Amino acid sequence: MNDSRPIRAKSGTNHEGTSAHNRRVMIDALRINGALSRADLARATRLTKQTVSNIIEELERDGLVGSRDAVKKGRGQPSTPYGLVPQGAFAIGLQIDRHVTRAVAVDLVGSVLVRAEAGLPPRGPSRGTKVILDLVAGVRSKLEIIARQSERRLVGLGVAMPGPFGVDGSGDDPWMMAAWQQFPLLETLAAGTGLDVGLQNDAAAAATAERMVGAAHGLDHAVCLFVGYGIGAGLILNGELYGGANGNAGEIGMALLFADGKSTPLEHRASLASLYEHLSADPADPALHARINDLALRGDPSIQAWVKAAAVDLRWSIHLIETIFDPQTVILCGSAPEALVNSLIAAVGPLLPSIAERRGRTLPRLQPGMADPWSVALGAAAGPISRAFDPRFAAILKDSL
Amino acid sequence: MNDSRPIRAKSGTNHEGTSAHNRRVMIDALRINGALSRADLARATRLTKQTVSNIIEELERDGLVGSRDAVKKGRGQPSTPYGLVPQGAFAIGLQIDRHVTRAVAVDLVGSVLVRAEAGLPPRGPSRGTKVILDLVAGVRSKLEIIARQSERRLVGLGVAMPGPFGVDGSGDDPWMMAAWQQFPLLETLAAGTGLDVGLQNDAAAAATAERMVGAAHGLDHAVCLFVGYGIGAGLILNGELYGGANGNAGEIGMALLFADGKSTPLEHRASLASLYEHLSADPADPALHARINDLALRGDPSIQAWVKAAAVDLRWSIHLIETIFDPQTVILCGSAPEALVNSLIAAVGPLLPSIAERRGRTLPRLQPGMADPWSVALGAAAGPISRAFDPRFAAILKDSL
DNA sequence: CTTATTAAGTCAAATGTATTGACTTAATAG
DNA sequence: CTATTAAGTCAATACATTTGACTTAATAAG
Repeated sequence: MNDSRPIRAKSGTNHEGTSAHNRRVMIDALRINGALSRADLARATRLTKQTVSNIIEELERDGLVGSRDAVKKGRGQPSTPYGLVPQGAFAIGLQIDRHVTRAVAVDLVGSVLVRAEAGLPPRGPSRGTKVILDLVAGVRSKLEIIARQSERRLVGLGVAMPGPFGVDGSGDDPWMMAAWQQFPLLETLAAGTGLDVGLQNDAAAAATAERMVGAAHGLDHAVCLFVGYGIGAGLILNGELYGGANGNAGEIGMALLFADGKSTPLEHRASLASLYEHLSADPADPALHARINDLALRGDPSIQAWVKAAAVDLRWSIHLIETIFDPQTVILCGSAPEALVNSLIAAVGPLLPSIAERRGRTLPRLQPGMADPWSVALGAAAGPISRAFDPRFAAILKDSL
Repeated sequence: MNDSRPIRAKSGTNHEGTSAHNRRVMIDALRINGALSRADLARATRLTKQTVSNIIEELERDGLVGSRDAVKKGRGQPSTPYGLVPQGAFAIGLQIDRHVTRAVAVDLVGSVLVRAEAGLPPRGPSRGTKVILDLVAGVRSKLEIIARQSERRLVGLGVAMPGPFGVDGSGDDPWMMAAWQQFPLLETLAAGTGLDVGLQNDAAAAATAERMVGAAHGLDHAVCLFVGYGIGAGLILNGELYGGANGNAGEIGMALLFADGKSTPLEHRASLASLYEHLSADPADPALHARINDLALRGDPSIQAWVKAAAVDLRWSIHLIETIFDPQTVILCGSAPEALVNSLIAAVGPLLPSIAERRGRTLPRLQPGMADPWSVALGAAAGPISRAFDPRFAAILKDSL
């Protein structure tokens, strides 16, 4: 009679969950609106003045918020706005790419304080791990010099690398990512740094960055179409990054397209990888990024031809994203050179008709996002900040400890 | 200096939010696992035995749960399992389709107690409203006869109709849905019934039904691919139905496919609408559903040809859904005749390779869901039940009242 | 210049829920 | 028959928000 099938249930909550949520809501409000008075916060969050006062006092003790100069606006006692203190928290972001790894340190408001980059030796984790740990250690010590006490306020290490994760077969990038997939990376990094470690794919990281400091700031429904070596979509749904059942949601670049009687993944047609092939360029060449940016700026015909072809696929991808997600806006971003992304954005219009064409739109259907080799590392770093401070359902639950 | 730009913030929560969440978690646990003892509930929800006792007592007072026979399992005091009481709550679901409207009454566990159907006169809401209100009134009075006191326990009226909602242009179905889109339907129904009214598109409704009583029961990440007159995807993400920024998420049928030099929406190629056209059948013919079911069962060659062609597009849709959402499973369901859906499921395999191919899968990539003309109405009714009793982020917030 | 009004923010007590730890009940194992 | 184990209750406590009165500090109006 021992039927010990596991009982599945969501976790309950208690006072601490309530309090944690309210703290996060407060921080979120300050992040979206800038400095606000306690009275404003009370109105916006529907909490009482007293509760807001208590929480603000606590956040101030914790060094997360600080008061600004009082403002007199009309009758009544002048209000004292409170704003986020950038030095209230820090996080390290780590991008692991095919030939290179980048680490950044960011603060509570998402400003990048330290950057560092290193080449990744071939043969994957066996030698790469040391390079990465050294890189992170270097960033941490530089951060500690710039921002005293930052070690104490480090909320985590966010890692971003190309997905998908945990999928059968090695995928289509034999260079090295498959080796990293096998390796217990998160455990190794956690052990090597003593930090909480989280993982995202690079498109998700880009979306996390856009939400903290970019075009998706303050939006609850946005999709970032990320053009890098591959193509992915970072999904902001209900104000949170959506990862799917296994963290692989948004791997749109692996979508198979059928044309001319054969099937091809989207990212073989419109990603940087496809451009490199089109140009017969060596992806490992460190000067390539700048050269492509240059060519794109000058209107190089070979680049233009690729842009024109890629724009067709991206236009369709945007249409599909709008149709499936019904977001407030789509953001086109990438680790591709900025001039190239700008060319793509210019070439991708006019957009295809979709359900996004509705009365009373306030945001453009398509917005440019970051196009910067560092944006993925920034997003990686934004991950732990978001997990620690943004309002989310999981944060009220008792097992989120 | 009067900068009265609105302040945007998420809502805070308080003790009642906590309590509401814990009640919902309790109900959810009983729905997923069947009857459980207080001790089991305490372990599963991570609440204390005492808290669970308090909440169970309250839920029992409210008539939502009831005790079952004590079970002796090993040492210790026998446990008393508590389970949901079906008569604890009721909801009415209303499907508004092109030529027909259906209403059902369901109870807390999603059993259909009453069904009623009526033809919809042409010219849209002007005359249709009365038909609908009469239909709902009829269902309510029949329900009251079957289940005494049900009126008092009616949590709402859920409406399902084809989307998309609020989009420019009339869409591609001139028959009548455009007229319904203009009309203040929800307000009219709320006024005419005195009930809380909610709206979903039909694919979302189907997903809601699958989650309450079907293949998505207990799943937090599932996508229902719904084949009806049109095609849509009902998205269960993080345990909640996802509607997007405007309730139009999942309108995958409107995705444009490019082939043979022209673009065609998916649902012009693979929906019932396309089958009707293929057969030169009149969609308004009430006998059509049964006839198609019959033909499909008998292996009619014309049907088989359509199935074969549609399966290609559906196979690709499933691949796309897996690639973009990374769900635990995809469910193929529809208002199409059951035999037809079964043919489609048979013809759609083998599935395309995707990130869904991973080590340690427990659920099939594709599962059959409901294929029943009443499933949308059932899902419509499941909507209010879910909103009232399922755990969700919005339910803890102060503005969810 | 004085007073009324308005709004921000504080204080202390009250309220609502979950928690704690001791206790009771009731079964099985040995 | 007794020890052990587990379910469930009781009473007191802890925690976070709420309530309503109060204080502070500004502008508007006469």
